[in-house]
Amino acid sequence: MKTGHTFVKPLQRAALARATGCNLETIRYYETIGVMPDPPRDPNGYRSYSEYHVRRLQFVMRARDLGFSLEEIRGLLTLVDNDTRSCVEVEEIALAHLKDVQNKIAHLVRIEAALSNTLAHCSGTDVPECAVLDALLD
Amino acid sequence: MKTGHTFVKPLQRAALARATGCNLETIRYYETIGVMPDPPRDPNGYRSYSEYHVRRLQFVMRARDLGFSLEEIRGLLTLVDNDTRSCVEVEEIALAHLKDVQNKIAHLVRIEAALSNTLAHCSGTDVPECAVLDALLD
DNA sequence: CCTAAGCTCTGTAGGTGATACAGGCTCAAG
DNA sequence: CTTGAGCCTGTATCACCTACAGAGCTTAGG
Repeated sequence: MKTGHTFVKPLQRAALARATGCNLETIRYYETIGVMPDPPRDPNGYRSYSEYHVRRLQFVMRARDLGFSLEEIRGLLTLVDNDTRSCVEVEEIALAHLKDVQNKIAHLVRIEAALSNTLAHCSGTDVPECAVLDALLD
Repeated sequence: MKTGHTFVKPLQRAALARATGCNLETIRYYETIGVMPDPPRDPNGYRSYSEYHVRRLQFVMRARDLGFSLEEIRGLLTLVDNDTRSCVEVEEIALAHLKDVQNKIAHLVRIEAALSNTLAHCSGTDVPECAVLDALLD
């Protein structure tokens, strides 16, 4: 064997969707808004995706899943692309998100307590709904 | 002084927006979709909001922030509103929401772990190696 | 009293982040 | 050659807002 180099056959759109779990149409959407690059086309006009596109789409999806907006993802991608990946910038964005997520968790835990409290008191008394409201209102 | 009862002067739409941080137009939107009640009107047709509307809008906004859909919020609100509810109904709704909330918590905890874990490996320097990006890129 | 600013009202258009569908082309299998 | 799956494009639809246009009310100043 010459190298460890493996040829990965190019993927069409549905194959990329299957490979990443992304919705078929969303791939085209990400292309039109510039989050995914315009892929090369086969002579017939079909999109031809490589391993690069799989990784990039996974990046986008993972970041979306973590709650980053497409605008933030565009920012992260330029940091990835230009190798000016100063950790500081990324850390700023990610840290802000972490705090946001932690706040959300704290609130949800209070709501959880209020809801299970509601269920515990569900014997016909007319008070418990206030707990839910209070939890949501702080 | 007769009571501890404080008169709170009614608010117009912009005042409610300021009081809650909600967008002016969003208030009207919530009204049209039935998440906020149709407020009483002054003789001139202007909407007149009370403390009740402030609290209700804060409830809605907090719930939205925590990831509840407007549909779910409608459900939460009936839970909060309905004093003439049968215990069975409340139990059903509350239990459904409890599960929903617990799922949301679990999801956010996973996100939190991923974010703080990657941030822990972030050197915070200008080094072009960034743990956060590596994590997103796998 | 008149006017101008600054609210309010309504209807409707635009934006984000997808997702779906229609009508047509391409391609590989039978 | 036909059939069906897969691709193409454009456009519609969805949830959830957000903004604007054009009109009426209301308050302060001259």
